[in-house]
Amino acid sequence: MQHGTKISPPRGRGRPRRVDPDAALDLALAAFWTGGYHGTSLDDLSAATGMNRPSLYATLGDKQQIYLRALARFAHLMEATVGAAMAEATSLRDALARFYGSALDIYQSGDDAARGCFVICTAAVEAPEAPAIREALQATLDLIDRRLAARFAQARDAGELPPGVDVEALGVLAAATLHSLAIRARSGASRAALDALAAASITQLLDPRA
Amino acid sequence: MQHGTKISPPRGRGRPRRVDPDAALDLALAAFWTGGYHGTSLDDLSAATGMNRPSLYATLGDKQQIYLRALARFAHLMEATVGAAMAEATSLRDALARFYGSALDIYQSGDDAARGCFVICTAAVEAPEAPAIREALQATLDLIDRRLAARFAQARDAGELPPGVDVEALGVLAAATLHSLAIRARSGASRAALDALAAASITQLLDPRA
DNA sequence: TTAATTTATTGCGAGACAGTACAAAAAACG
DNA sequence: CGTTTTTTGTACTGTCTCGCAATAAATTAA
Repeated sequence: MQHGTKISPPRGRGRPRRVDPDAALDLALAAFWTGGYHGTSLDDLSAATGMNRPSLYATLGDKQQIYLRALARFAHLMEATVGAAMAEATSLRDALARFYGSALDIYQSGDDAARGCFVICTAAVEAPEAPAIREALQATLDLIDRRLAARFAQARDAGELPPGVDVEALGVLAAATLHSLAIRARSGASRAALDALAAASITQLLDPRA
Repeated sequence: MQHGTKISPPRGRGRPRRVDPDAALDLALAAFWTGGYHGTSLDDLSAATGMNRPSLYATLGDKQQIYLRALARFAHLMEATVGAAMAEATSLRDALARFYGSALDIYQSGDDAARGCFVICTAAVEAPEAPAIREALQATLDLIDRRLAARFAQARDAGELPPGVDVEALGVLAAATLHSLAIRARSGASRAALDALAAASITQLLDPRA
């Protein structure tokens, strides 16, 4: 879960921090991921991060700010992990398999129960009454659509797909399968069932039937 | 939202109820639909239904029981509405169009913002920490898969699909699109965008590409 | 050593939360 | 008319909730 980009600069003066803010955000993310926004209290966050409430507040802001930061961090992490997996692929089919597979690895992580996608499964419920969260959710869904469409466009340009194919539509369809995987994983579906859905989606997207 | 099957028998003795329990459940459902489980307080439910807290508790049980009843009621209502829409269809393509269309009518209902699917969008977040809710979610997802598979089997038997087609896989894929529509609707996607995804899904499921 | 600076800790306060006791109210029964 | 039965309304209990103020502690710079 560590993430190398944001370094914590050594502060010249005062008392040193007991816990690194980046690490604290990752721990807060894990707590929100399991319990959702309203299901996770500041005391829960405090216990999870090891920071007491005032430090948490001073470092990461109020509850909604912490949650929004966690959403952004998860999206960034997800993009990096899944992007790296797809980068190793040699074909569109392989790329999609790695895409779904690496996403499922994340969705099914968790000590007790699988937690699905943090953004899709916990931000959706807050969307109607929290505009900031709704916008973050929208942005992430849009990003997924565009990333997938770009990959389909790349395959089209490489001759793996016919020239006139609607890459945006393919991207949205592939994203739809991802959304379903996120929900099903959190509902407790087996890895075999999820892999089967991913495989069926790939077949559907790539194989012209007779 | 009214539902004619459950009649409220006239009670012989004591003080008459001020609000019908079935109507109260529908109103509680609407409140939970917008706010989610943890985002909706008993005071909210009390205000929404017009019943004060003790009456609510006596009539529908504690908070989780009310929520579980609402989940079951929504699934039942959804099944009836969508099933009726599909029953009027003359072809598989038409049936799928009516399936997605009638679901979207429900998903986009709501005074302010669209609320998506009550079960998918609000039960998912509770799944890891509330086994009863997780099981209800599982059961609903499973029901959707089976209903769709049955419709594909019907089309296969009618000669609309090749005999060897994997109807279960098609059902799960069609359900995946529904899940995505549920999430996207709650995130604020336009009806046009949702209709486009539904249409692309139907094309994908039915049209062999060249 | 002293001052300055930053964080940690304790604990407060106003309100929300789920659930329940108790008595008044409104109907049917005898 | 009185009793019984059921629901309503009010009030209450602990507990949790978020956010913040006041104070103590730890470190560096002068």
